[in-house]
Formats: sequence, C-alpha cells, structure tokens
Amino acid sequence: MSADSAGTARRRPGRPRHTEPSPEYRARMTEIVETAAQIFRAKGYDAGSLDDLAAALDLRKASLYYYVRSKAELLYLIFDRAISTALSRIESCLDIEDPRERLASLIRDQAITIAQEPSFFSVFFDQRPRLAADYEAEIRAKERRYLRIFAKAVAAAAAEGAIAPVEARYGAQAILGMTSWVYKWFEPGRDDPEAFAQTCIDLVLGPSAPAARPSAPGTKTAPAG
Amino acid sequence: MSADSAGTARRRPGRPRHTEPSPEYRARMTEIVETAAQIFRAKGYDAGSLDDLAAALDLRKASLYYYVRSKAELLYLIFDRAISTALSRIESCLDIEDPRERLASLIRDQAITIAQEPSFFSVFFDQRPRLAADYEAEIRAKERRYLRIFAKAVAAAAAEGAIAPVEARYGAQAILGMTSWVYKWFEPGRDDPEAFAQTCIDLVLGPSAPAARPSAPGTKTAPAG
DNA sequence: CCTACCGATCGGTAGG
DNA sequence: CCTACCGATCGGTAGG
Repeated sequence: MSADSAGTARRRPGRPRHTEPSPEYRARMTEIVETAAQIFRAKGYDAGSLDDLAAALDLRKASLYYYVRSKAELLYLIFDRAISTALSRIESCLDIEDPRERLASLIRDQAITIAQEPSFFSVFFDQRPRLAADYEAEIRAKERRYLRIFAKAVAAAAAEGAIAPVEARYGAQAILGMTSWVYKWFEPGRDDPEAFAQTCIDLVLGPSAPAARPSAPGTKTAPAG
Repeated sequence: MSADSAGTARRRPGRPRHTEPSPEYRARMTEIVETAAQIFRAKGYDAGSLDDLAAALDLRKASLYYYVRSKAELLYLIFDRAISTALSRIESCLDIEDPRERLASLIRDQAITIAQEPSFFSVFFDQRPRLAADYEAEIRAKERRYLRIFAKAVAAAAAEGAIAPVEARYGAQAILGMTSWVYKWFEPGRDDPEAFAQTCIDLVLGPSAPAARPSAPGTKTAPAG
C-alpha cells in the first residue's frame, strides 16, 4: 500500500534493506512462483502443500520463507502475475481504431495469453476464494479495468454493426468466457492457440474478420450468410 | 459399477438393506448435498470442512457419516447432480430439427441451467482436481457426451451457413465457455439469465435468432451486417 | 538456506 | 444421530 506498490516482485529485496535484489534472488523467486502455480493448478491451493513445493524445487519447506512471507502471499504473487500479464497485453490493442479490428485483436490476445500460461490462469480463475481479502481488492480493481476494456470494444463494434447490437456488459462477459475457458480444455500438444483464437473471432465477427495487428490491411467482408 | 449405476442418490438406502430410503432420508440427503455445494463453492473443497457443513445443517460432524461414506463421496454427489441436470436438459434440445434453432436452444439451456445453480457448477468446474480418480472417470464420460452434442450442433449450423464455418470442436468449446462462464460473474439480483442467454445467441447466430423451443415459428433473418 | 519442532485443524472411527 | 477421541498433515517459527 505504501512505497512498494510499483510492481511485480519488489517486496522483500535481499536481506539487507538498502540493496537491490540480486539477479539470482529474482530468478529463484520467479522459479518459486511458477512452480507454485503448477502445483496449485494440479492439487488446488489448500491441498498443494509447501512441502510439495519445496520438494519440487529441491529445498526444505522452511527455506521458502526466505523468499515469501506466507503461503497467502505466494498465492497473491501468482494472481498478480496473471492479471498483470493479461492486462498489459490487452492494453496494446487499445490504439487500434477500427472497432472490428480492435475487438478481433482483443479476442485473439486474450485467447492466446491464457492458452500460453494455463497454470497461472487456472489458479487465477479457480482459486479466487482462497485469496486473502486485502489482496483480493487489488486484483479486483485490475479485473474491472479488464472488463471495461472489453465492454467498450463490444459497444463500439455493435455501434458499427460489426456484431449484433448486444448489451455491452453481457457481450463482454460472453467473449471473456469464450476465450478464458481455454484453460479448462486446451492441450498444448493437440491444440493450436491461433486456430482457436480464429474460431472465436469467426464466431463473433463473421467468417472473414481481420487477422490481427496493423499487418492485415483491414479486409472488410460481409458477415456470414 | 455394478448394480447401483442407475441414478442419483440410491447408494446407502436406509440402515436395513432391503428397505427403500425413506422420504425423510432422501430429503435430508438432498439438503446435505446442496449445503455442501454452497460451502465448497465459498471456501473450496479442502477448506470447507465437514464441521462447517455439520454446523450449517445443525448436526455433529460424525452424523454426516450416516448419510455419506466419505467427504470424497460427497464431492462426487455434487458433481453427479451437476452433470446429470445439465445433460438431461440439453438432451431435450436434440429433437429440434432446424440447426439454427437447435443451436440457439442449446445455448439458451446451457446458460440458464448454469445461472440457476451456481453453487453446483462452481464446484463442478473449479474443484475438478479434487475429485477422486474413479469418480472422475464416470463424470468425464458424461462430459464427453455433452461436448459431442454441442460439436454436432455447431457442425450442423455451420453446414447450413447459420454460423461461420468453424471447426466443430473449437466452436463447441467456445460456446461452452461463453455460456458456462456465467457462474463466475452472475449476480441473481442484478443479472437476468434470459437476457444473457439471448446475448449469447445474438452474438453467435446474428441479431434475430429464434427464441427457443417449438414455440417460435422459425423466424429466418439474415445475420448481422 | 537447513534442522527441529509446535499448535491447530481435520477426516474419520469407536461405540453407542 | 451423538460424545469422545485418534492419527496425520500442514503452515509457520526458533535459531542458526
């Protein structure tokens, strides 16, 4: 809440207060958070013990407390990384002016982001009730921004006739669900994130929606029929 | 696996083996399962203790074992009720011949079913890794049937040009995600299941898709544009 | 980053 | 459906 609100993994630098966290420390920290996400995904937050985590990292449980204040903080670090990653990717779509292209890019980015980090997003979506209340408030604020970005894009696309004239919030939740759900069924070997993202775009925007980014020169085609 | 594969809450009838479970017993059983779903939704399966459940039912923990063999079985009963409810509702859409109407009905039923029982589906979707392996296999089989029904409906709608020509499995997962996600954000006081269901239908099938059931006389209209 | 250890919680059982 | 209770697990700490 006070001085350390800046970013990712700043809290608890090294041992000495006035030193930057060493690169080794930061790397180990990242490794801990990533492994924790995998364990909590597989077993759930409560059943995934710190002994499990320590074993996976070839440590003793007590050593984890050198990096993390509590198991609850560890969960928060996973949540924060998930929402921050997703938010920063999504925000890069905001300068696309064409409503149809903007919505297509949001859909694609969202589907691919989640397909790429299924562990983090499994924990993010399924362990929410386990997040301590104070951490929860912080996450919820970012999540609201997320929803608002999608709702605005839906409203703009509807106004232009690129999609049906749906209510913005419901339309946004529908699209968020469609794309987020990927973490439940996606299998990296079998499934292709790009192909699935395109399916979502086709379903919502009609068969020949623009690919993404500035690259494609805005191929405008009539929707299905 | 053997003789008791028939249905809902048949296992462990009364105490005497040859008697039907009494109505009071069945009612109490239902109450236990419903309350457990609420507790597991709020706290998760592991953190929601049998003491919590017993307290909510005004019982002692040990008394729960009169009704349920283990906590694991209790979880299974929740899963089984969730998937069985959803499956039987969805199967009533299968006799709709028009692909567009059939898909619309599936979308509507799915969204409304889940919005109506958020506790059961929260547990179903979020506590899956906690389900014991033998129970899991049984649930997975029913879930596959579920997916296949949606995939077929998507393929039929695509063949007719009612939706974009997407790959059936991806299209089905997209629609399942869009509608299932409702349990994450739906607030009974604020939100309207029907309105959201219609939003999903409009988004996928274009602005003026049929309402549902045999009632609406197949209003065919050109999709968005 | 480790060894040793504590207090609390929890699923489940005995026996009625 | 209850009282009493056990064994195991787990987050966390002391102290280095």
